[in-house]
Amino acid sequence: MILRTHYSGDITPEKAGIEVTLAGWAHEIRDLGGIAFLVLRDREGFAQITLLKKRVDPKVLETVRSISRESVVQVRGTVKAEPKAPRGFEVLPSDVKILSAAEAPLPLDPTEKVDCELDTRLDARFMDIRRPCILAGFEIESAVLRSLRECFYKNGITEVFTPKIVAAATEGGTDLFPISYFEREAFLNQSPQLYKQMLMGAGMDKVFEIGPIFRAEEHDTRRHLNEAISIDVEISFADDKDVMELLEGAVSGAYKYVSENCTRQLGVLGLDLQVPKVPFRRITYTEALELAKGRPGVEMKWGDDLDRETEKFLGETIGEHYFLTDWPSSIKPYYTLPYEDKPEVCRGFDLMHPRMELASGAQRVHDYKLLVERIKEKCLDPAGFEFYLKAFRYGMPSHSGWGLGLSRLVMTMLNLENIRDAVIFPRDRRRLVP
RNA sequence: GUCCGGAUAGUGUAGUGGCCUAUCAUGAAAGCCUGUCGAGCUUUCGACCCGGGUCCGAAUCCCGGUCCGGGCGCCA
Repeated sequence: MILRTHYSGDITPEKAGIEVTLAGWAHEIRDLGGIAFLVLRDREGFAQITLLKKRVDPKVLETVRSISRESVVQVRGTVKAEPKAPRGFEVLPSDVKILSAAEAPLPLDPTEKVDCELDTRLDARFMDIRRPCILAGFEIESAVLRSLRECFYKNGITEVFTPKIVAAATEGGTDLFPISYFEREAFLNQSPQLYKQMLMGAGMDKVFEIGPIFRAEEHDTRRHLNEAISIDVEISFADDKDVMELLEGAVSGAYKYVSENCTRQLGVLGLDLQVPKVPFRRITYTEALELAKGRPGVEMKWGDDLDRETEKFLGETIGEHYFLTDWPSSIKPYYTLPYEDKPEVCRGFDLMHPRMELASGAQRVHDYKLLVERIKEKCLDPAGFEFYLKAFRYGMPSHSGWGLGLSRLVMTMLNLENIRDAVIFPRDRRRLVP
């Protein structure tokens, strides 16, 4: 049996006279002597419970006076329209129960009268999320996921799961976390890339996966984590331009969905969300280098990966979402398809927000011989890729896809300073708990 | 990994060698108060990251450690 009849958000002054049962947390108790107020908080907001000493049952008043902040309480009472109350109503209680008393002192202050550092907040994340502005962010993240899934379903894309425990660090590059797998060593997967490509060979035609990826990199910045949620898509018989269109539609669609369906949460965050217009600007890698020449400082050579300074400069110059396309083949992974007439340039692209990279994708190499060649060029051993390469020998359609970082999408959408703010229980270089 | 900065009540802070028996806010405890909405007022409680050193004297200076923040690198 559900212990509440209404959320705070369900009550309005027009509901005056009805009996309600609310359940939530004791946000604040203000005892003025002859009158006392209990502010009850649930996920939708606040409701004021008013106790007039002369009119309320003395036992109820005594209970309320004994409530410690952040205890879980259940309140049964009658709604009364009251212009003096916040939101124009208050609840006159007939019964108040303490379901779970909170200890004091609290590890942080959910009423936000005192600031709190990120580290302290993450140590007591369960209490941090009781703060409406934090909760609102995660509710918006859920809405983003819902919007993305709907976009994928609408496009006839099948949701799949690929293994997170894998045999070997075959992709090269990124460091993987080794784990013990019975009598063998295994690794946590850094990306579903190889698996989604194999599913193209399987004839699944269009797949998406939303799941965790693990990277054992030492990176220690406000935009990197060692465990992240990746939104991966792979489409057969599509080229890089096709999947870029899908990507920009998915991203701007998520903004639109949030702006239309999360008005309360955006209000809590004080955000006026601007939906980015499609199509996003396309800039080739070579054009980006040209643009970056207009700034003082270190000059980039063609073939260098863009450094952080250049990335920031481009973001400031362009000022909105954009695609970086036509990268040098040498700095993109082996599965990225080079242009036939100009093999030093490839069909890889990055989706950029002015603050950082959000996604990267490409048209993939689907020709077995070329793929083996490319693997060798990257100084990797094709033998280690046999489970993957096998799928390319028995009929592999051309295909393209991308991977999008969920937390980076949410972080840039909500203008959060630190990616840790966009993850409920983040995993970084140092944090393994909670 | 590297460079720079930091660590003071539960939380957030002030304090650059003696005036620190350590500031302020929030909180907790007790009391007063009939319209609070960061309520107000009175009283009380609660802290210098760890180890070594310099000095008559260290929260403050030096060395080492641990932890934290920021920049960069790394990031298929």
